[in-house]
Amino acid sequence: MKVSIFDVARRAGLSVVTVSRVLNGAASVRDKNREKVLQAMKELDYRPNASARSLAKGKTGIIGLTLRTLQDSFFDAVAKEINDRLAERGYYLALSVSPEGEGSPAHSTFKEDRVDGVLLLSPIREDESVLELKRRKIPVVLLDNQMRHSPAPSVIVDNFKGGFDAACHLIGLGHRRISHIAGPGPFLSSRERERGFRAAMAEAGLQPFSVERGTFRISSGYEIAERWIRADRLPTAVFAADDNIALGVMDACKNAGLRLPRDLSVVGFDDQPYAAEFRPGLTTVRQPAGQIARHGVELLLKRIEGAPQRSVTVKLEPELVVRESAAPIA
Amino acid sequence: MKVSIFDVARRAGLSVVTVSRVLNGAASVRDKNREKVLQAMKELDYRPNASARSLAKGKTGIIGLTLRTLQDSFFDAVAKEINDRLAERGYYLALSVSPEGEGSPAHSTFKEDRVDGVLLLSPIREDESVLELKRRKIPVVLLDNQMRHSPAPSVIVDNFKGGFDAACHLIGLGHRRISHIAGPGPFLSSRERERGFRAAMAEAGLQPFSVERGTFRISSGYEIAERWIRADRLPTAVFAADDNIALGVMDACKNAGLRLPRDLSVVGFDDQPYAAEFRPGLTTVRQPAGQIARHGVELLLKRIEGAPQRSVTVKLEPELVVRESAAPIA
DNA sequence: ATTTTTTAGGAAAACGTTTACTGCCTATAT
DNA sequence: ATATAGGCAGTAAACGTTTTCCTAAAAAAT
Repeated sequence: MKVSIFDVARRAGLSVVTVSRVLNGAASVRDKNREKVLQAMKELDYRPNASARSLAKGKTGIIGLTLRTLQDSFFDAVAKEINDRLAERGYYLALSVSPEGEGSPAHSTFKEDRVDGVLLLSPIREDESVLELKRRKIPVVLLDNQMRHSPAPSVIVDNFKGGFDAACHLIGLGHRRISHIAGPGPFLSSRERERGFRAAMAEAGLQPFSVERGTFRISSGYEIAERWIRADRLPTAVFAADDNIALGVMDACKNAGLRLPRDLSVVGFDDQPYAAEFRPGLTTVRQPAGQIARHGVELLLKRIEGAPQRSVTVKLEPELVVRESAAPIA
Repeated sequence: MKVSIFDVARRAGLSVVTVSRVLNGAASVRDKNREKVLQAMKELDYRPNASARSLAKGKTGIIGLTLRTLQDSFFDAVAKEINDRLAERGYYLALSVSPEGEGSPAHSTFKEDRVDGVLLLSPIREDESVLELKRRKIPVVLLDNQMRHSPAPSVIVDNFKGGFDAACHLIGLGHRRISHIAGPGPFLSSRERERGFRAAMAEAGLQPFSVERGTFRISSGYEIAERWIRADRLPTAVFAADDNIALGVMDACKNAGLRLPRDLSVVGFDDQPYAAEFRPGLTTVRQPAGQIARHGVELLLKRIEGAPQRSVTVKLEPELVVRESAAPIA
């Protein structure tokens, strides 16, 4: 029942080798024969067997991607783009979603040697799995690496510049009392955004009105803003380390009867899809998800297919997306 | 370099068959020999080759899951749960995210016969891919099927009951002027939720204050609520076909200076993770994502491993999650 | 026309497992 | 003690491709 390459060969009146050749787009097949083979394939509705192929080639054509969660739309966007880029190049993507620490990449799909290479998205620390991958000589590329040093080729985002630009935008709008709500400490991106913010302020000769530390959650921003309101100690503008925090801040303000952006200007980070949907639309720093994915795939495939070139780091620039949540000071 | 089953066999002083047997947990291996094999594996850091395995067994151990997007947290939750359940049973999950219509499951991972079975999440119509899968005798199970009829075993949610319960909740709080914002027509779930809503209203002897039709987006809810406010024709309560719509409605109200839930009670549908994070916390109908995943996996694996039993449909009940966004009428 | 080069296609040997099938050896029953 | 069954382990044949030679034919050069 299962139609194999032999059946196709027989039908086409040629050998399996020839069939294999047209399958792999190899040259040296007469046009007429190629036609015959294609015809036979179509007639028999032939599908090459992936396992057999992988076995013979010694490659699976599968790339693993590990990430902590898909709930995050930045991760989601990166994953989607990676998937598309890989598809273009004839590879498949295998996801491994796991909360980091416990069995990340060594986990699930990557246990047997099912993958030709692995992409690690936002790894926080060099856990056991990275080591194992390296030991087993499986090519790895780090995306949005959150570690100080990089144990492998990486694609990173210039979070410093993102924070810097965000602050500049607010300063440029005439604000002087500007606060920052930073993200969790373990994330390099949090620390860099904060550093960028501080640098811009310093450059303008300003002191931060305040700097808080939150988690990347709506409720976190809400609580901090609520505290500000209760204490009647509100800045005129705030730069939040991510869109969730920003949205939480705005929600608290709305509930307190404040008008946005009149009473408070807000800038976020990430450009989550719903950042544009609440009103006023959130001004935010967009992460170049597409570029991260493209560069990551490029780097990894080069490593897999070509020479094991030196460990590189690609740094990408985020982009300020101006909407309505940050306005000139009243 | 690559260590194969032969190397293990040699080291253990046994034949490859024996090694294979302990690999597959087959009985009939003397404990002492099993030990030897395990020891040899460990010493050589042996990893079985997945491709060879699949080829020999005629099974890949991979299950495909197609969905339209991962941005949706319901889909995301289902996907995650499926992944875990499959892992428990020794299977791997391959995602295929594509906007439906164009190359869904036939697409990407499922082109060659790489999968042992496929799960279709929220399919809207019986597109070409379902047909192809059936033609190729690849087991399929539909999750949250959105079609009137079901071309394969399905796991569905009782959306009628969800809508019914939501309406009852509002009625029970004393509301009489209750509106509904329905989702897009093509979704069976939209239509069922609306039907449930209407049934509950009718049973209470009430007319819907109004029924609108929106899309599953925040901005959609926002615009509708804004229109209500401008026209000064606000219900006292609204049941939205999903959380996004509900959140949009609430956002518009907040911006208009209304107090929630005093001025408007809102009930959503889905229980998206951020439904609980904005204030007031959204009262909503939770989809049993975990159960859907579990039943789906169960059904599919039974079909793959066991007898091709009759086409079944499992119907699951959603659950009303009460938070603060719906309150007794003032 | 003959020799040399290029091109196209085939035979056979991988690739690393699993799965019959066979036979030995050791208990158990007679 | 002998026949019998049953548990264990091994040999060989799949599984469906690709790849490495190698040869025949065709094209180019002499």
